[in-house]
Amino acid sequence: MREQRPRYHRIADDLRGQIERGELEPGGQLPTEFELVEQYEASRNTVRLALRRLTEEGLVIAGQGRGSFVRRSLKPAVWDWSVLESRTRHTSDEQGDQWASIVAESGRQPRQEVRVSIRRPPTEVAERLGLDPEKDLTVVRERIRIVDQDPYALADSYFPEELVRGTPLMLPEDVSAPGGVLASVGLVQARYRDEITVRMPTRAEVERLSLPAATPVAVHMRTGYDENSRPLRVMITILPGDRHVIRYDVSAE
Amino acid sequence: MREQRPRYHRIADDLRGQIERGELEPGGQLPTEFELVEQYEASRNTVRLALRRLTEEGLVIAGQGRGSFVRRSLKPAVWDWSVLESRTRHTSDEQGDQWASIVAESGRQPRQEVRVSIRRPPTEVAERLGLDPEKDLTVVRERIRIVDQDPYALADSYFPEELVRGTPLMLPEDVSAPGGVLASVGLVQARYRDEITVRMPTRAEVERLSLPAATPVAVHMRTGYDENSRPLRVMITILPGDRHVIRYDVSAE
DNA sequence: AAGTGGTCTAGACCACTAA
DNA sequence: TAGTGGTCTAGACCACTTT
Repeated sequence: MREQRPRYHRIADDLRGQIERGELEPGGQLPTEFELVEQYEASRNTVRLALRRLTEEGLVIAGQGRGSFVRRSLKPAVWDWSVLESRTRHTSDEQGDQWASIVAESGRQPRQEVRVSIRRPPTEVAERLGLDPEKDLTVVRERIRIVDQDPYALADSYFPEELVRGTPLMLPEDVSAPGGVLASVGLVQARYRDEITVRMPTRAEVERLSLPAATPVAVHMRTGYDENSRPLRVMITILPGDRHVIRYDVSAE
Repeated sequence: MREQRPRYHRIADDLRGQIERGELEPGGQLPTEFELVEQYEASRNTVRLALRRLTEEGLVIAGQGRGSFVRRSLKPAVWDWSVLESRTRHTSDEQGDQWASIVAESGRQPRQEVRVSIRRPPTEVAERLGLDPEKDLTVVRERIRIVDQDPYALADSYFPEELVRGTPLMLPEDVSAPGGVLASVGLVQARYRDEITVRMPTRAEVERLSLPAATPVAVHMRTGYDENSRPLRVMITILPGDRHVIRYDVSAE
């Protein structure tokens, strides 16, 4: 015997179908909650459960006082991570320039804010840098990448303090040296290891990136090594899923 | 003048704090809804809003009739995508073997189910294969990767039909040829392009992978080309965020 | 059988947006 | 000012798990 699905599931299914079939267009307004109450002969709370379900799927976005709308997908920024810093056009602060040019191509204004501090590393960073999280220090460059006033990604770099002590890296300026930040202090990255994970954003990330509901993030963690496999840096980039594609080109040679 | 946060936000903040400080341990049970109603002097719906908020953040998981629990993070499977198929240990069906050995190392039973069909490609696949989505056909190998009865990932491969017509690729068996599936039909992949995006799973994916609430997925799309940059295959892997790490090793040489 | 979370109702007032 | 979604209450019954 098959009992029926809950009423708010059926309402959500019905609306989802309308969205997927294009009867409700991206950016278009859904019926108001009051109208849905009448259409489906359900209580307002039940209707709200259905709408919440769609919101969690990332299909709908609601605004107090405005209404509920079919979420439109942003044209994502494609970010190519397969290039080694030492081989790029030699103008950038770790991908910063690549990112800036991608953004500029679409006629928008890229910008980034940098904050530098000296801190004990979080455990996942300490592990990768081979440091003692209790005793060793790291220089942290926290950046927020902004497009036309809108925050787009967070990028935090961690350097072992002893490697960069007294260098320009410790200044809160936007360092743009030929060959990247590390080259500017005489360090050469020969190898990277990238680790990508996916999760829901923390409250802090939701606020700093002003993320809409149900927007997951990719966490891109890049550990850079010199030619002797000594770790030089960990860079952690938080990329909201609704506006980014991570790309790698891998070739046989 | 600063008005106060909604009550269910404050309840959620309080519980989140307890989780983050370890006062509520991973896997441990939260107070029941009835107890929370008494503790915070709020209605049950308000308490449920707070719990839902934590559930959406992936911190809490609830089971009907059982209670609510602090979600424990799974030890994720690390999946290295930087190796070219032609250079792997020559035993595998596109990473299948690598995946199987990762899983087997932790003492678990990997398995995969394969289904083969011939279909018109979805537009994103057609684009990458240089096909006409209205006229051309693709051979589709849909696989579901399973660990100890639990589904772990979905991996669908699309091949231009004319390239693989009449080959073993069209049989619904688990093809394990030296050098991979494509080599078995005389095709050599010289280059890959990987594109990784992040989104919430569709309803269908939630069911096929039996995903807990608030689990985002990574979509890993690999397009393989031969030495003349002719596209040979698109493989789309759906990786639930709570059980996977995507890794790339990139070196200067 | 008891206890848990899941569904649903009917209503109230508030905060925000747009006309 | 009217209309929208956001918060909150108080209560009911159901479905599932555990004992």
